[in-house]
Amino acid sequence: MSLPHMSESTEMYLKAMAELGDHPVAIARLAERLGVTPVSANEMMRRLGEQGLVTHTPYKGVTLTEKGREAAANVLRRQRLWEVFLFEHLKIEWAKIYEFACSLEHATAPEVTEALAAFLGNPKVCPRGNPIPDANGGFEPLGGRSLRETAVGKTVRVRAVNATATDVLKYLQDKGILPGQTLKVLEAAPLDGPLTLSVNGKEVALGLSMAEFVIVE
Amino acid sequence: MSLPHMSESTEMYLKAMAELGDHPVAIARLAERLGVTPVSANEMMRRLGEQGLVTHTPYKGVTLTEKGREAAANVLRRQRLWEVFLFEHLKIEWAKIYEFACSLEHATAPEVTEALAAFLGNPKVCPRGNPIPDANGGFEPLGGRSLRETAVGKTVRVRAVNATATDVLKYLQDKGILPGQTLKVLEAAPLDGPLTLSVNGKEVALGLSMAEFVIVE
DNA sequence: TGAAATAATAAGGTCAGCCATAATATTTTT
DNA sequence: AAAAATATTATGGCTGACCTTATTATTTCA
Ligand SMILES: [Mn+2]
Ligand SMILES: [Mn+2]
Ligand SMILES: [Mn+2]
Ligand SMILES: [Mn+2]
Repeated sequence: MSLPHMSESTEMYLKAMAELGDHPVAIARLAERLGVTPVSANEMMRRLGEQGLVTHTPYKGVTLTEKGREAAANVLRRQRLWEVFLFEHLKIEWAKIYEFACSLEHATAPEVTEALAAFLGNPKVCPRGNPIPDANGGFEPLGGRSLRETAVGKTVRVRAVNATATDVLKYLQDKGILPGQTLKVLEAAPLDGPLTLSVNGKEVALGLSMAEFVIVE
Repeated sequence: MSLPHMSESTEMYLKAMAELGDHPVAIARLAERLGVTPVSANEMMRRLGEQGLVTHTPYKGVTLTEKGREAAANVLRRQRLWEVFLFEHLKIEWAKIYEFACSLEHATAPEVTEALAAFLGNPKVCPRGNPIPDANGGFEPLGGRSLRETAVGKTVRVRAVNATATDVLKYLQDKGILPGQTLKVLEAAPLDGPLTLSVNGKEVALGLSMAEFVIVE
């Protein structure tokens, strides 16, 4: 057992696919998220296909195989355990934990992962509100809907924040849009314009692409 | 400030040089320690020379510049802080902490390093007995002599273990040769033969190359 | 001092993971 | 049904960090 160790690049592609939710992921979206040209992402998908980690249906998108899904879940497990450690124990700013954990995740042996999980008390969720897969890749998919699709006038509670870019996380942090926060959608501007929210008594403007990353219930 | 981020490979060469003690390091020894051919190590030394991290005097060896020394100290700082965390908090077996920390060290941002140091209570020494450089690269070089040079009949205390290979560390761990342990040199076989030690009332054979890694006082 | 050992250089390759540019193929829109 | 937009594939290149196989330089040892 124990795979011949995947490269950081491979792990990031798999994780990105898992983060981009259920299924067929357009290679262009992957490329965008990973900061790589579509041609490069295509090449990489060919390699991952040869390794049996993904299947690519041209013009439809790319899907994780079971093997790929397990590997991705394991990366997410490491990522989110480190997020817990960085936030709860090292007291690192919420907006930065994703980025720091994203480096550590690739440098973490299975034995360290499990010892870390035990040290942290086997948490089920990370500070961004996302579930932490168990050691076997088991996963309870996050319920809730995107704030983007929330009707004007509704009051909702933030369950998770799916953003990964530090500057986006920083903006959300500054505006108080964190897991557990209750907020109200005051207005949705036309033409895909921003939402206006009420958060902690303050009005906050939030573009739709950012709102998409905020999962509410 | 803040260097454009060094590759893992670069950091490992610098760290190996620092670990190989003070001065001109033979490129062949470096190559050996890093598991690389002498030709490859030579190439790498040329690159590091171009970056101002080392100076190479042909047929004499290679030396860290001040810039290289600082970078190396910083890698050692990260390495040894992680060793403390893995050993004291995650309860990972002593013989394995070097290897695991050796992965994490390259994935640790300065802000994480300092938060980790604070979390650990700014330890001055790692579980292998080596000093932890401070945030500015300050270093109190480890005193003591190698067990290899210890006269027969002497009783000494282990101050540090400089080995890095997991199997070597495992052997020393199994024989109880850990920092703080008191032991006596019973015999030194001729022709570079092994030492016979008394450790905790047991006789232990230790080859000279292993004995070299054991620093005593 | 000459031979043997060791170190350094030169030359040519490999491999992963990127890039750009250009040619096709497919889907979407008008 | 064309035209426009998007996706895919084909080529050719690049860089870092490795490797092997010479060749040359220096040091060490007999
Ligand atoms: Mn990552
Ligand atoms: Mn390392
Ligand atoms: Mn070449
Ligand atoms: Mn090619």
